[in-house]
Amino acid sequence: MPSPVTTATRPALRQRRKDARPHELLEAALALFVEKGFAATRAEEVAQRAGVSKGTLYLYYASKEELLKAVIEQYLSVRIADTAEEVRRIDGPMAPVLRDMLVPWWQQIYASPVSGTFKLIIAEVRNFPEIADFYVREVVEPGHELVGTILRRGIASGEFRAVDVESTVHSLLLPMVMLCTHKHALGACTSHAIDADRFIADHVELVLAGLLQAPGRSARKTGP
Amino acid sequence: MPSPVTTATRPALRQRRKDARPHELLEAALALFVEKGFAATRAEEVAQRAGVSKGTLYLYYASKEELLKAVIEQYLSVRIADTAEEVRRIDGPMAPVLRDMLVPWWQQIYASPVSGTFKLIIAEVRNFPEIADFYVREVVEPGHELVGTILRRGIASGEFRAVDVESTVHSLLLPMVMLCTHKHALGACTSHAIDADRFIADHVELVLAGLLQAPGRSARKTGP
DNA sequence: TACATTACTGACCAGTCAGTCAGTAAATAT
DNA sequence: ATATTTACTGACTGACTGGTCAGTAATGTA
Repeated sequence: MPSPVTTATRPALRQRRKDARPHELLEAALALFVEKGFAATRAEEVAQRAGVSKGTLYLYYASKEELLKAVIEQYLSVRIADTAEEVRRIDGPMAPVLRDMLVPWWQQIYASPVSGTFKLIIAEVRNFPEIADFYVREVVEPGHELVGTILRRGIASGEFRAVDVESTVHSLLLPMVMLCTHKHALGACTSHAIDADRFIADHVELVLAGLLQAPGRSARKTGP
Repeated sequence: MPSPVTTATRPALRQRRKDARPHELLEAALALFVEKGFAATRAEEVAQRAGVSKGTLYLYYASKEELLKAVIEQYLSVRIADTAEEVRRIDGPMAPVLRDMLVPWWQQIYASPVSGTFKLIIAEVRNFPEIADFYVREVVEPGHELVGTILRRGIASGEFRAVDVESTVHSLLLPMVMLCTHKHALGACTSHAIDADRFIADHVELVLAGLLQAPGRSARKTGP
């Protein structure tokens, strides 16, 4: 990706960059909505951060609410599409799948701006019910289905104990979502940071330790 | 002392109930701030829900922001004080402590309005840094200290494996916080609800399965 | 160069809301 | 009863902001 906004290099010059505007506006909107909340973010701030005037913002998005929806769709739809692909290729024992796919996936999400969408959705779903539908259909259900399938296959093959799948899906995913949320909430205020990469790996390992059958326990992947 | 006539029974009557106002205002404010967000909640709504006029609200709280701070202090300080008491009486093996104390504690929190404070803090800390300090000092640190101590004692006695304490504290607490947050976010929008009581118990059990030493097996260390 | 097109601007408007305060009425004192 | 105190009210205001649109300037075309 090229450097985001060219206002730094040619600040006072008025430019026509129709193609770049939507992306820049969404990026600015995500950052500000996550930082200040939707209601507390002024439309003009978003425009300014994207290097355009308020009028231009409304040229691309019909209202502030449409902008919010566009932000969420953009940042989540892209990510979901990418992941749905990888999922189908899963095969073999399930523990390495969790360790080698789930862990880096969440580490990547955490590091990227996408991690902010969770806080945004948490804060705003109740004000925008259509977003709830979209989010459940596009994110929650595919995500649960994916992890649930992994767990069910592990249980069926005898690799995992016969735990409650629904609860265990939550045990795996809720901390990840909370971690991302934390990054943009308390984590942005205090110096006392969580070592996210380590926690993600440790947490999956801990859950695996609780999942794996005691007798035929598979070794960790960290080399022979 | 005025007779305890509720607004429900005699709604149109103007009453003087100085003692009851603060509590009623905080209760109304918590509900609305959690539901709609701080910025999107009008001061008059809070007053109306508490059964008073806007002027009365400002008689008790100097500003909307002061009201927010009062809500958080009220609902968290009370809870923290109660818990700090119980903590000191812990003794014996640690697994029953997690099972019999942590589980019902979170089940109670989840069921009560206090569960809403997490969403509120997540959404608003970045706009009100003083709240971050307060929350870290009064809630995050005592909570971590408590669970961390439990884990360290379990590890020291050989009851638990030598896991990374910091990560495991997060593994235990983040899902609980996320669960409470979810209740007031997506959970309030979709019919697809989480069985919270069951999940809380199952999750602690799953973590315990990962923590407890299997008889005749040496402890595995996680981390570098 | 002159003309046409359109991405972009920012002053403006209409609506909203936090916070105020002069006034009202419930309780209390005399 | 009457006076005094004070909890309470709600119309009002000043400031702010979502959204508009007439105008401006960059680009394309001949």
